[in-house]
Amino acid sequence: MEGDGVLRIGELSKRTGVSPELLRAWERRYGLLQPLRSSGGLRLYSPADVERVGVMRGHLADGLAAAEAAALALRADVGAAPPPVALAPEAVRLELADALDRFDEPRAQALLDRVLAAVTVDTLLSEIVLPYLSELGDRWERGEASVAQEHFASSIIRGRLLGLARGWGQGLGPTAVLACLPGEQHDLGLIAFGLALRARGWRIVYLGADSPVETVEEISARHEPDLVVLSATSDDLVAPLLPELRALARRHRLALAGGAAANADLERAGVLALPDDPVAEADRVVALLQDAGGE
Amino acid sequence: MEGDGVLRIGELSKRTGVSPELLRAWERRYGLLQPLRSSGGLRLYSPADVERVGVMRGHLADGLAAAEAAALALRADVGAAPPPVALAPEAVRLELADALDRFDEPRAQALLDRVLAAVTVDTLLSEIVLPYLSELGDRWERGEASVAQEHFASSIIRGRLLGLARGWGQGLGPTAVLACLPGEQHDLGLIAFGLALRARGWRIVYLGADSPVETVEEISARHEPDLVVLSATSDDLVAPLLPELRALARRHRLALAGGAAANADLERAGVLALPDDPVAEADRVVALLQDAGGE
Amino acid sequence: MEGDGVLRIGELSKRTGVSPELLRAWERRYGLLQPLRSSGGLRLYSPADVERVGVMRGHLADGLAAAEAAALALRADVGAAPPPVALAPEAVRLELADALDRFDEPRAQALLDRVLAAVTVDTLLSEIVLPYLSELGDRWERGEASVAQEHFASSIIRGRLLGLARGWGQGLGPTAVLACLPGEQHDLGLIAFGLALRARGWRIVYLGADSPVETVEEISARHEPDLVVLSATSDDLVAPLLPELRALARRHRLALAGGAAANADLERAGVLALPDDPVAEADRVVALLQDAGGE
DNA sequence: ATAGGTTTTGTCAAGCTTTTGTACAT
DNA sequence: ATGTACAAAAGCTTGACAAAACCTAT
Repeated sequence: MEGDGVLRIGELSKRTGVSPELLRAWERRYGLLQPLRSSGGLRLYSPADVERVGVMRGHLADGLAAAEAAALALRADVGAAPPPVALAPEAVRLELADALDRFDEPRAQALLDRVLAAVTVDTLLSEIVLPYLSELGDRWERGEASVAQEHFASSIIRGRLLGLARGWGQGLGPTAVLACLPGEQHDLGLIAFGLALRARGWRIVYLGADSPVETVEEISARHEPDLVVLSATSDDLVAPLLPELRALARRHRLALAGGAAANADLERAGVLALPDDPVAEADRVVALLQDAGGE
Repeated sequence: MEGDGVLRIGELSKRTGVSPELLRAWERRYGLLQPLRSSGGLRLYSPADVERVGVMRGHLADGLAAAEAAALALRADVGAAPPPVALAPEAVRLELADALDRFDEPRAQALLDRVLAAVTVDTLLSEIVLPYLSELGDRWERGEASVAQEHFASSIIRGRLLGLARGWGQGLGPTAVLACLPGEQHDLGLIAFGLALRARGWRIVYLGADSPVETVEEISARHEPDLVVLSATSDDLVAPLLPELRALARRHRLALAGGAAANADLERAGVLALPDDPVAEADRVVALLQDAGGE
Repeated sequence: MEGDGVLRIGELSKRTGVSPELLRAWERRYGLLQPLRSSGGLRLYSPADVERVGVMRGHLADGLAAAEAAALALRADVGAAPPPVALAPEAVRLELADALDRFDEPRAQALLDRVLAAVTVDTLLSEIVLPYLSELGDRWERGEASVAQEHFASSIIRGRLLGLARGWGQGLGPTAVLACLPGEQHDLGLIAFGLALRARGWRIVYLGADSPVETVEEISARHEPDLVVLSATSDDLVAPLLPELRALARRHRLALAGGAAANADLERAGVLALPDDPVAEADRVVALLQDAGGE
């Protein structure tokens, strides 16, 4: 036979019924074929290439356009084994962003349903929701997202996360009390942190946005939690409360999350700073308190 | 399951053999049918309505006068779906109050689960959740409930109601945009109102607490809702926004809910006041906009 | 997202018999399709879209107007039935049964999504999934359900429950090792039991159907669980293993769940019997081991 | 039942862009 | 062999229109 089946373009053309020009166009435009080259630069095709051109022609006959037909022909042998069932996080994030940008709640919800069926809460948070939120924040700062979009998106995501949170107060694990400082309305990060802790077996008592320190005090007194977490985006909310917070820190293991987490005064008073990604911080907290021993 | 409004009057006519004019007359005269309306004002009937018209025709064929026939047809399905309420609402309310007062999330959640299994959303709202919230407000004013309790309870109830709200943006009925005025953080009543409207076939676009008027404007421009509902507990939040709100009222049918609903200035500008219980007000809105027809 | 985007509008038109203009109008007016776009902006449709257009055309042929037909076609796969009238467990159970009987996975999944948004895992299990399963078993015994239906239904429910189970090995709470005895293929009850324990803060190590006792022994030796739960529907599976099970019971706190739970021999050896509803038994286990103290 | 006005929906057109097979010059 | 060009086919968006189906009110 033809050696081990090395074809030049004319022969490939004859066997497949596709003109050489077109074969080159398909190569250039869709990367359909990636022939070896002879020393003189001639294209050298393998029998697999004949096959692939055949698949391409089949899809064309089915009515598909060239670009799509080529994409499928390529996928046919690359992905033969691993059908990419896994949803690529970036793709999901983009689609989520698109749906929310257009104020299309049903689509956003359907998307989240699909994702949740495939993925842990941790992954949902750290790969999709949290990156999306920080991206949205950036776009908002650059003036590319409107207040309306930001508002709409967070209200839907809040609803969704609270749905996942149902029953997080139940169980036997260590307990955390979670609250936003007075004046702080951004609770999404805190909810995410609660969910991450919950996934690690903790019990959550959640007070929500804009919680008076007195409230936190009262609830903590009753629950004797293993950790009290307060969240604030700006140090301005923390400063006027320093005395109360120090007092609280004397009675309970206290942590500060969000943008204002790194507060030297409080760290000196033994308050744990949780400035980063809620999921990562949840891991850190679990590790720390595990070492510290229970009770 | 079956509750959707899906047939227009022509199709209902074809399926029942009753002329559209007559169907409208029966609706006007005897209230035989109470179809949803499309945003343009078209009547939308459910499969149950086909059934009911059939019953009516049966009675007519038996020689009954139209008025009696209609009365019987109406009675027939009122009795058909008698959801037996096993749980005494007050008892549930008390138990809910007790669980939440003690910061016992698991018990509260379990209780709500049990209630939901036995009762419609309407009943849950008007017999349990709303009375509980107003009672809690009263106790709080009298100093008998702490901020902590109020905070904890609303955060759990919010999560629960938002869970029920899932999918409320989808469907066919008229659309309502719901938002709290800037500065307003109490969103529970508004969510309840949204759920009540939803149970009446409406589609909800929910913006949540503390929404800039600009946001409401933008979203309303996109969705062209049949009604925009703003919520505020205090008139102080309304006063500074009067010009914007008047402008909004010129472009959309506008309503004001919550404690600040009765604002003479705005009522003069054609803004609907919804000061009362969300479920009752939802009924009123449905009735009003039905009469008003579209636009 | 939508599987693959593969068809351009002309081809979709040919396959569905709907003109491209009309397809675009349906997209614009009702959001019926949400095709991907090529980099140049061409619409790319998936095979699922062909299906959806078919559903739409079916509704049109039934006499529905386009807006309503589209809404129904959308609802078919997005799910979220429109008015959340009530979540009466029997109603949900019936609808679930109906969807599964017809092998309509999307509807079943959508229904489960909706219920999960409104209700705790505990309630989902004890009010819906478990009753449904036992009902299915009965019907099967009476020859009213086919093997195919039984198979289809349990595979979907298993998938769903395992989805909820994701991450259940994580955490700090007491640990349970769960396994079906050799020969036992019914694992749904055991999974439900695991979920119920998980909701109570336990950590789960799940071995699944048809697990050799030796495997259980080995894993238990490694994890030192607070409880080992074996499941079997028939006593015939238990009898030949009595010696091994007694040995296992000497090394670990052991329980037997499922139809074969009440085995006098084993109870004498200190094996806990868990014959009932998984959720109730989970409660019992938690109460028992709590009293028993740590260790 | 009729009259007069509105909504809904399929279709079409104009003006412009993308895609793709083929052709030509280097 | 490569790179560029080109023109036909297929798409895209916007806007408009008219027939059919509905609405209210008299």
